[in-house]
Amino acid sequence: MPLSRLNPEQLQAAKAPFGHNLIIASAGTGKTSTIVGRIGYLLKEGVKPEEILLLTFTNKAAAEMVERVAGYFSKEVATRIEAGTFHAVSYRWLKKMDRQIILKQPSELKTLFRSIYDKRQFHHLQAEGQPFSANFLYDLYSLYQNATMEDFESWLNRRHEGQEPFIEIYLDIIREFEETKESYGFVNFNDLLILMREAVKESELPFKEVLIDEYQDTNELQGSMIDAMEPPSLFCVGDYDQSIYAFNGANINIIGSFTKKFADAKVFTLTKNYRSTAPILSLANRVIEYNERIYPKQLEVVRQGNAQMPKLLIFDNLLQQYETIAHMIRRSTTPHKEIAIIFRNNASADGVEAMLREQGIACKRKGGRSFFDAKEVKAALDIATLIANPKDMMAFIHIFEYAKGIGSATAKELFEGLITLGDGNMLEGIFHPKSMTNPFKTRSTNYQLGLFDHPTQIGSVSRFAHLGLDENFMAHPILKHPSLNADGVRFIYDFFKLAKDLKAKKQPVSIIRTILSSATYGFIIEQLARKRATLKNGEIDEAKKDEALDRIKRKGGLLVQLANAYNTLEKFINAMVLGGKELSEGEGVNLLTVHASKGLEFSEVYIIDLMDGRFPNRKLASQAGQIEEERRLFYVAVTRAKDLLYLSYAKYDSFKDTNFMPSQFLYEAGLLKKDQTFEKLKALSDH
DNA sequence: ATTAATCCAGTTTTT
DNA sequence: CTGGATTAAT
Repeated sequence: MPLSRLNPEQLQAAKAPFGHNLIIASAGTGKTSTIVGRIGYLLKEGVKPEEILLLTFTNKAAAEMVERVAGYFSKEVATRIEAGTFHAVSYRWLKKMDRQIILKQPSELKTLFRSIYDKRQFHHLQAEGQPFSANFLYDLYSLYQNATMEDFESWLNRRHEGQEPFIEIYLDIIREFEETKESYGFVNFNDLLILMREAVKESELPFKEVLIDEYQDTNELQGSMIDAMEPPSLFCVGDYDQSIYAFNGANINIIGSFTKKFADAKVFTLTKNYRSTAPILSLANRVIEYNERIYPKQLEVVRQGNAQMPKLLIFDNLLQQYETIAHMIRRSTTPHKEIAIIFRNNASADGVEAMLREQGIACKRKGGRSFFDAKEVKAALDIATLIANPKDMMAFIHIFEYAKGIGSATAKELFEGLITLGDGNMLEGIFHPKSMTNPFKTRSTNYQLGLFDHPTQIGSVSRFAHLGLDENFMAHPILKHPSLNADGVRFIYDFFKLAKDLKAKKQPVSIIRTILSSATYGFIIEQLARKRATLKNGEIDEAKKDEALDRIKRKGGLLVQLANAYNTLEKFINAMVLGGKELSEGEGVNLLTVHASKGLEFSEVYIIDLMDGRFPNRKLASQAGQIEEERRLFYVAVTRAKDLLYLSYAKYDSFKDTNFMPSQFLYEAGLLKKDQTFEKLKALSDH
């Protein structure tokens, strides 16, 4: 039974009566065990698994807890619990409610946003100052949606001075963006929560209790979604000192004002730290004490006995730092999967990884960046997306832009032509065009006579007769597009053939396999490989090209493996968007950002690049309240360590030719003696 | 108007 | 090294 393994504090929390319960669980106090215990308690009390909603910060965390529940009960029971991130759960429920939504990658929607932004004119307002760029405006609007319930205009005016002249245009861009998004059925991460918030008001949800993990990182949007659900019972677990998602709208006041919000609120505090040795904990506490306290912190060390003191490592050079740490890891007796290297920003990862590789040490990096951002992976997924959602114009454009002579404009026209021919369904437009006539409107700005030798040939398919392609295909009205060349026609031919092959397939694996072996995909990766093997002088290095192709093929293999785990294409594609970043590649030493390290623990931890400006991030630290968040980040990083902790920094980066001062946190931790440098740094962050 | 080629800046953190 | 912006070519 999960309850029997809890200490009295944890047990009391796990057996809390229904109502509004807040569990303050500092780092390493058995938060997960308590949640699992609570679920066990609920099940024992007769709550059905499907009446439990468990919201976590990552899907991996949800899966882990479900697995632990499965260990105590059964897999059958555990998997009936509704568990996942706010986003994943919202998506599942919206689908269950039969909502036609297509979740798109943020970068995709940014492109759409930019295209709408670019239609607007700003130059008549030149005297009024500089308007935000499309990218910045998108991010700002996204943050706004997460962070507050007030209207965008007042929020923006409060936060950014001098933007009033542009606000009307901004609002117009946003309006059109929202409309366009809706017309395509696209949603982004925020929309999932917003739609869910609306949906729960109308339908009865079965949940008797909602459990929320990492409650300190809940933002206003997520909070409002919970409010809208009005669950009969809440079980929120968090730690004020580990709130590190302010950039995403996380508001520590949500956890801070819990008792004010709910009159019947009960607060339980877990104080016994089982994870770290005394010196590690005391270091963490020394630093976090610099933040103003909301709750008193009274961590008790459970672990006794000899412990290694945390060590400060100082290097002259950045690379020397990475190299030495790689050395230390090679000589360490700790199993590599129990070792983590933690950094503030991803930029640190490449250098470390290279040095580890050099010494033959395998490492594991949270994937995504490298894998899902690769063009070859995107292309394969775009094709798959198009089969699942024939309405997805953006996917269509991305694929057809690979064809010679077809750019985004022509691709868009082709798509719209197919939509017309297929009565709203692109695939129908391919297979059963409803008419054989030219679907393209003649342009207002027609080509001037003379550009072509024979005006009668414009749109005449006869110019492609020499290709010797299938007669039926040549009759397809889409080929009447005036700006197509032979390469374009060939590409379309290959794509039609692929679409036909895919039509009969249902399993994601076989769909992906078919895509990977298609002529269309072959053409795309050939182009990518050639580009990657092109030297400065324009020549193509054949050996390099083969290597590139090899890497591409390997990624394809991985994609097949991933697809194997899903039985519908839609689920597969969605999982790639929603959870793609959570996949990690490789085995061995863990390379993590502080954010990614949240909730994990390791025997041996290296926190690197502890230089002023990088950690804390100086650009941010100058903003109000941000140095506190940076300090919480440091606290999170330190408390990942169980036995051994190394903190390191380098004085000089020879690539960028910059000198660094140590992070102020090293002074606060007592690892460096407070001197003028510290006073200077502190003054900087206190602005 | 559109596409293709070339140049240039930039890099926090995540669902 | 990428992605966006600018510029040259069709």
